[in-house]
Amino acid sequence: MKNEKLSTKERILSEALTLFSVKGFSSVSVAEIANAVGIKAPSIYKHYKSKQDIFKAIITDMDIRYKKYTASLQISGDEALKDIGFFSMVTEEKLIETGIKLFLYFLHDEHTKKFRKMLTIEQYSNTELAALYVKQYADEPLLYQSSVFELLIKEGILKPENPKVMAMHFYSPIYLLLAVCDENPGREGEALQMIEENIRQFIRIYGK
Amino acid sequence: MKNEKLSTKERILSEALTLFSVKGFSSVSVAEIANAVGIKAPSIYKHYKSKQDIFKAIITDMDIRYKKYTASLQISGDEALKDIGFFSMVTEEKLIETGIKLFLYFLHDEHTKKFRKMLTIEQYSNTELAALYVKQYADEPLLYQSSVFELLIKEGILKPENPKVMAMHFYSPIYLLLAVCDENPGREGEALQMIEENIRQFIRIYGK
DNA sequence: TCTTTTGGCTAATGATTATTAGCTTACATA
DNA sequence: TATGTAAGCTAATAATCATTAGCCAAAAGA
Repeated sequence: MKNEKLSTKERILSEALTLFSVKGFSSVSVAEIANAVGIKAPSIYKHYKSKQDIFKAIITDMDIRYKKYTASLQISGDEALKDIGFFSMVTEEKLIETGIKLFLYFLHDEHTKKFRKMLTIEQYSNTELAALYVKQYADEPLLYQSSVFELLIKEGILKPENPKVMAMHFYSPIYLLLAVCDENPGREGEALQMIEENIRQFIRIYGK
Repeated sequence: MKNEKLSTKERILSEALTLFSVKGFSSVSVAEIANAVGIKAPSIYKHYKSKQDIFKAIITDMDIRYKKYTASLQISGDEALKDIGFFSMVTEEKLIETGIKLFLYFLHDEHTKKFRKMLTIEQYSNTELAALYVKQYADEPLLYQSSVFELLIKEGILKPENPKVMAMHFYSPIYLLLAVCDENPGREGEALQMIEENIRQFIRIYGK
């Protein structure tokens, strides 16, 4: 149906992730994955040695994607820091754009979204995945935002309040609204408006 | 082992919830539940007509508990509103206590915690549960906090900013830190400190 | 062109599953 | 005391599951 260009091996991964992200690993049968790909169950084993193996491949794949994603942030971050124009870019509209882009990326990027849902389901039965979940959706975004705000405080653009708390005020509403919108696409507009108001208030409060 | 006073029927519910909250409904076998209770699988059917039936009973049970919980909030809320001493109670320390109590209730109350984890796992495969999740952990807490802040604004205790955004700044960090601590009990202290700092900053910012 | 590899298939296996049938025992009630 | 019911048990059933064996055709490589 979709992804005509992908190899069978890749399509297995893709369809498996789609199914795992809704029903969870153990509720999805190999036959179901095969059916979604358009082959029979035993053919799956020509590509992966077990169902677990498919799962591991998904994790590995997402690990690579995530490293690429954070690397791209790091680069544009570093460049931005060196860029003289950076601080002038920290306007209200730019900050709103940043927040909304982050939100929409997490919400609409097919792979990220499915992977996040799968992690959400599997986190309680797998210690490694629990750690990965907290790292990707709490610790790292907070750390990143925190370091940005710390810089803006040093530059006298924001008031000298605790940057970690500021990161909480900026990021945690986005995290919560993600959970709201995941299964309620109809509430996306409302969420976007909330994020915008949130950031305007953020600047009114913390801006100088 | 525990709950010596509960009937078998109640113990089935309790042990099933414990298992569902870790592995999810479909990954838990009836034999597993029976084993946790200390009986054999077929005996389960003397108390519930199917595995689904156990699940429904858990939902119904939690519905009742939740109604009791919100009713208790409503009463103490109304009383508080009428109470002349209420507004003088809105000190920094009292607000911190409120936030920390909310956090610790969600984090440590055995039933709430297990039910929340189960909802988290099952939300993507069950529309009803998805709605319940958003209602209990996003919409209603935000609505409640929002109405409290609205009142405090009218009374001139807080600055006239958007109370919905204020509720976001107050509640969403608690929601996020819950996800962090659920599978990392070691980080509870850090989270409590974060909540405290968050509320202190909240008051510094919004207080008059 | 010949041969090997790739990737599909059907059929089979053995484990696990939810659930039912039917037996037994203890207790509650008549 | 007699009897019915509640709640346990073992054994059985039928479905579903992951996985393996082994066959076949087409594509790739020699």
